[in-house]
Amino acid sequence: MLDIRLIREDKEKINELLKRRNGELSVDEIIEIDTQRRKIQFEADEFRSQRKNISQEIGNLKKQGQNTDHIQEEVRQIGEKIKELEEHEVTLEETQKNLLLMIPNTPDESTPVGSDETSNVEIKRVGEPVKVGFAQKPHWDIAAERNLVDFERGVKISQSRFSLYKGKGATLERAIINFFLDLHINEHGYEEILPPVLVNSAAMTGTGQLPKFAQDMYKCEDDDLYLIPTAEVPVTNIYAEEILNEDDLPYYMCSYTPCFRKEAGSAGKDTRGLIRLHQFNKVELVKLCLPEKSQEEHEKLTLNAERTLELLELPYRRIELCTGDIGFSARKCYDIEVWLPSYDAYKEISSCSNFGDFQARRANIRYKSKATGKNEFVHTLNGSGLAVGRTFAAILENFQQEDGSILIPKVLQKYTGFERI
RNA sequence: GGGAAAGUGGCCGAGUGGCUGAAGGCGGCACCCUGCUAAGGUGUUAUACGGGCAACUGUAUCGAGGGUUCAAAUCCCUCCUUUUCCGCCA
Repeated sequence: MLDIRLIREDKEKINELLKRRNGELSVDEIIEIDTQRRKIQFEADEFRSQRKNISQEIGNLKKQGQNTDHIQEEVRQIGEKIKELEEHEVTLEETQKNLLLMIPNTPDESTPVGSDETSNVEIKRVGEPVKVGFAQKPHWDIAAERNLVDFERGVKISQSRFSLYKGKGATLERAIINFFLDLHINEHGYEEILPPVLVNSAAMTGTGQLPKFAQDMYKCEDDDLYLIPTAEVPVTNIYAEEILNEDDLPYYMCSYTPCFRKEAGSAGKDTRGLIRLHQFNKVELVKLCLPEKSQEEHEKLTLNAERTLELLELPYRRIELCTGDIGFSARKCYDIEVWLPSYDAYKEISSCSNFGDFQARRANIRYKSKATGKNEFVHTLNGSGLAVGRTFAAILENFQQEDGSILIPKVLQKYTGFERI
């Protein structure tokens, strides 16, 4: 959520930044509502003040045994006016809030400007895609042949785009999860969190999935509960509505969860294999930090995610998303892409974003600032560290051998208990 | 799932219709005092949204939302949460 005061102060600037994103975005309507709202609030406050004073006076008069009927009638009429104004006030407040919740974050000044992914900027490339002397198979063929994933039966017991890991496939998936967690916890200083995977609408609103992206999520119809699309949602919201100690910041949190996405509108894309499923595993990194530190923390978080690929010896690159491609809540975002031979391309495996105070304002996560003595919003960040299913696919494809077997990356072997599949 | 009790400021805790944004205590902060590793004294100490160049000022907030009333922390209704008894269960 953007700061209404900033919008009021410099509407042109905000509009200009929003225009860098795709679509027609403007805060003009919000400004109008806000102006009306303040006018009504002022009027209502005046009347409430009157009522308060006169009511007190009635109390005093009654104690003296005086008749107060005509004054009571007067206040009753003021009360009716207040009720009327309050209804208007509430409507305007809700309208303004709803509009604000639908406005995406303003991109950071450093975010490259562009309308779609063609304007994304490659930042770096690490590792060389291996050139092998045999025909490489896509991971879905490898996984099926080696009985690691049962795509058909996953669909049978659920729906299309759900899959079922088996045997060494399941072990490998679990090994990857544990490797990621141990690395981030023991070497990068994150605290492990194992959160609920069903969360309420307040949490979903806090991180920005609601109200705009309701159609992308699985909802439990009988309850105010949604399956999380990412651990970002429960973990970022842990400290919602709280005031944190400045000394306790930054918070580094790391969380494995399954993730659930309807991915409405993605039909036809990545239809085979493990790349785009309705349920997948992910280890997520989340940080809450001081505003002045968020840029630095963003770089560090991205390096933490990249380190997983370096240790797994998987070739990757980092790109910076342009203004037309960054997510709704983000002001700056790096994607990490892993080399996938079946795609003959790099494929997104992590997305590391700095949200500034956008989510903190929605979720009301603040800290007591020593400098100002006031409560200020923290900055929030997160990034995948990493998507597990895509890592699984990348390992199968990049580590396949000519005889059809798959070598397990060295760092994973102590987690799998085997060196080859 | 059923019954009972409870939800007040950073914490503890008073407060059953008006003078309560809220006593008192703890904690925090500031200053004062005292020659002794600490104690004492005084003051101060919530948040949000408005108005004002500013000093300052208005309103709201006692779990949430409604209602009654001239007036609600206080009365009524609904919901949520916590504790507890029963049931069920991993």
